[in-house]
Amino acid sequence: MDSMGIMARKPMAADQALRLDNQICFAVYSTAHAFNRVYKPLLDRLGLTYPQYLVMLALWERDDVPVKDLGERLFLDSGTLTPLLKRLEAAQLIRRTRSTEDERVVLIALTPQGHALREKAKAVPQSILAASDCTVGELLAMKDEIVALRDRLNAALGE
Amino acid sequence: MDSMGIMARKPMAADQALRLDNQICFAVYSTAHAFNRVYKPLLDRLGLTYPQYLVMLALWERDDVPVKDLGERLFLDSGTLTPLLKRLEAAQLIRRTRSTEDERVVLIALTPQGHALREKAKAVPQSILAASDCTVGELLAMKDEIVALRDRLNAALGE
DNA sequence: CTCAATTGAATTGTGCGCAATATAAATTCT
DNA sequence: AGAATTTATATTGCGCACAATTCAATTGAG
Repeated sequence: MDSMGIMARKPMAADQALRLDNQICFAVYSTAHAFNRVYKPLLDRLGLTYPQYLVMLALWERDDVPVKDLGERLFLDSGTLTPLLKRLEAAQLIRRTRSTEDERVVLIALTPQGHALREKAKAVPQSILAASDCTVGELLAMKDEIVALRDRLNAALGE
Repeated sequence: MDSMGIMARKPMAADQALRLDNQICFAVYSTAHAFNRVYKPLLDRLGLTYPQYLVMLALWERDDVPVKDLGERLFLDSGTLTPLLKRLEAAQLIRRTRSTEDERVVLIALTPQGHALREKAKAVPQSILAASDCTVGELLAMKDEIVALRDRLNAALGE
């Protein structure tokens, strides 16, 4: 339909914008899967899936927290977290208890095994760093850019 | 590179490395979800999910291709693609036919409706660009960095 | 030419991710 | 206090992702 001329001012022709290779979202999407595949053999040894590992990371920083709290830190809702947390409970890594102050709240706390797993997990970031073939500095810089993008996307959702 | 000397490669303390906020993988993971949420209302109008949209992007560039071919372009396997493609077929956007030369191969071709949908999809990248609140140049630069990271991760898997 | 190995898809089972809905507890508003 | 609203979690249903397995078609070695 549209040929040249009027399109000259546009930042990118629509045809180009639809190319798979030009999509930053596909880059992010496929990189997330690549991370998942690199993590898998490492996390198998801990008996965790990648999302479960993220939950454990969050809990190692602060536990005895409501599900809601975890959800906000991880950008996940109860539909995802409830079954995941039940599996972590079945694996004896966490305990789920109703708060006595507010009976709607379920507090998530680490068990001794859950705390202990942290020591085994300490080796994981090293292996990921090696697989990424980047320096810590490069990764941290890229992380900051990506987080800034994520936060702008999330801000756009709120409007 | 490495003008900062040996410090640039010094690994960070294991405690720091386990912090959720320091994980580039979490940045990528949570950004992928943020993209998904931004795309959802746009793709709902096309009747597509985000992975289905990626498949259509790939097919708009080149169709009449084996499932295997699509899988390599999208980094997905038949376990993911087979049911997804059946849904696209049910939606009349593609046709799945066995190759006559090699009966193992299923060729994926766009229907007229599948081709036509491309026009409606042209508006999507603009909306994403707006939500990202970045310039095209910034996004393309970031994309290249992320793709380079993805390719190094995938290379590490092959070893 | 035969039979073992390989290849391309499909199938099965598990675990996210999220929308929509449900439910019960807490809060707010008359 | 009682009703309406809000809040925190749980449930259901659908669609990915991916490992593991199956199966038929093709290729390759002897």
